[in-house]
Amino acid sequence: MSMENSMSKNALNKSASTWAPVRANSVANQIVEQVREALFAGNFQTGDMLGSEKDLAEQFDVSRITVRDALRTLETMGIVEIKVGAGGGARIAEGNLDHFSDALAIQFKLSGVTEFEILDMQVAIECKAAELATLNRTPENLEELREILEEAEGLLDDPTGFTQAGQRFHLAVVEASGNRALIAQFKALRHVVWPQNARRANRGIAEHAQKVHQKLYTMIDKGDHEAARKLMVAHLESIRAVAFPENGKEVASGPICC
Amino acid sequence: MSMENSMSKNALNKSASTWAPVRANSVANQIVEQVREALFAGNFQTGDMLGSEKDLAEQFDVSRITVRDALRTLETMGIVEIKVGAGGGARIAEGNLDHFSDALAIQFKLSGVTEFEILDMQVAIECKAAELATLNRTPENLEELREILEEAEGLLDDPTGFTQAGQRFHLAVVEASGNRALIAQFKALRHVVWPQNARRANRGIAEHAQKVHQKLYTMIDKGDHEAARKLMVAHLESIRAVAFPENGKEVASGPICC
DNA sequence: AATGTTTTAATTGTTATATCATTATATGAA
DNA sequence: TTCATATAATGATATAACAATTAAAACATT
Repeated sequence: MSMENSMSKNALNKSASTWAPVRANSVANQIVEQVREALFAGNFQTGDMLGSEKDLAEQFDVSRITVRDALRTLETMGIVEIKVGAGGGARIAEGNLDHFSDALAIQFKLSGVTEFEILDMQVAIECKAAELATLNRTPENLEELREILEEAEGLLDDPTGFTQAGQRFHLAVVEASGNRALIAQFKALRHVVWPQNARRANRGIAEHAQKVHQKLYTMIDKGDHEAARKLMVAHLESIRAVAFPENGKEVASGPICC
Repeated sequence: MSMENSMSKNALNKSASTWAPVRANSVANQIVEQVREALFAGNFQTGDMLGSEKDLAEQFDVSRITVRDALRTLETMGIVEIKVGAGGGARIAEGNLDHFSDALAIQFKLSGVTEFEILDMQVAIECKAAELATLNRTPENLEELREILEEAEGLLDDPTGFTQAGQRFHLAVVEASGNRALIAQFKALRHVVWPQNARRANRGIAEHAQKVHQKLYTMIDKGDHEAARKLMVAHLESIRAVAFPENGKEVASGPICC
């Protein structure tokens, strides 16, 4: 669609009647709101061209600076994508579910949400995912799970390698759920709780984890959703027990993986 | 802390050796990255002053516009808060867990994630929350749940009112979990799936929901976490059955509440 | 005709300068 | 003390200019 459908020249009312705070009512923010509302109203599709800064400045009858402010905000929100050069400009961005994991991490950080709280959330996500995986898994999902298990089998004595394989197994399970909301959320949480310093698994822990993962695979393959959920609960609780060895409220040096 | 600890005048290297795309390497984005990294490195606390546009322009030896670009991005990310007037400027923002629900909604919208997928996620969140609520609920939580139940009792013949009370009950349960990650996520999802057009409950449905809610309250009060979880699962599945009457893949006019 | 190279135009990035609106604070009067 | 007013700090917006980059068009070569 073209901008003219939802926005006309001089469409902005500078002398708004309400006495809202300045910053919320700035011309730049009004432009942001218009685009945002148009998006949620279904007037925009991914790839739709908004125009160049110059175009938009003319359309809204404001300066380039103001348009830039609005575009910077829209860009950070992940709504528009900006390209430099001839034929460039702002257009409606593709959805990128990884995008909001940043926002999540930032707000968790600023709000002081604990690793303990996040871990509980992760349990909720993974258990539901395991359940759904038994219903929605594709042959490709199963194949990937098998491949990861095989690879992990050869890494039982390589703590770092096995840890990484274990993390990939968990991700593959969530992906097998076929639920993009769960997948995105899981990735975001992983980004928050597993910065890079996951504890390493020694041979004993690795062997145990491998057994559990294999059992999980079997259940997902068979389609036993209640059993898969219960096993995942137990598995994650045992991981938590190692990660938070005290009575559950103390933070250890970092959660182990797999 | 002061900016000098992590940033010095002329700290930006315009002639970076890597051939990254311009937009990612722009001076404004470099400033954003510096602030962001300083935040995650623990060099910033909520309320720390970054300075005014003029200050920052001098510190980084760039123009005000460039600083504005960076601040607009940081503001949209929820990292800084900007105040106009004497003594104003940019400072590290308080965490606001509602902030990321916007990001979530936008990316779900752009990615075409279905209501069905989101509902599954909501089930995962609420069930875990019900479980935790039995362990962590405070006397205040219980009191609020009782109040909502009483109020709902008088609204059995007021579909709109009962629906709202039901939604508040569900939120109160999640809040009783004491897990801020779950609470924030629940609010975000509610914002996505329940825009405003929730279906209304007739007397029969309302009476049934009220009974279930009362039973949930009893279990949360008693501390029976497994029972609470199971009841919540059943409750949400029945809601889903009404919201998605077909075989589960068809979207009805909107999910009912309570 | 196909392909590689150069030129050109469009577009964002950045700077500089000014003006206006808003806000907090200082100042002073009642 | 309390209230009103003046003042200074600050962001919001506008205008103009140049730099850096990119895509497309024009051109040359094979």
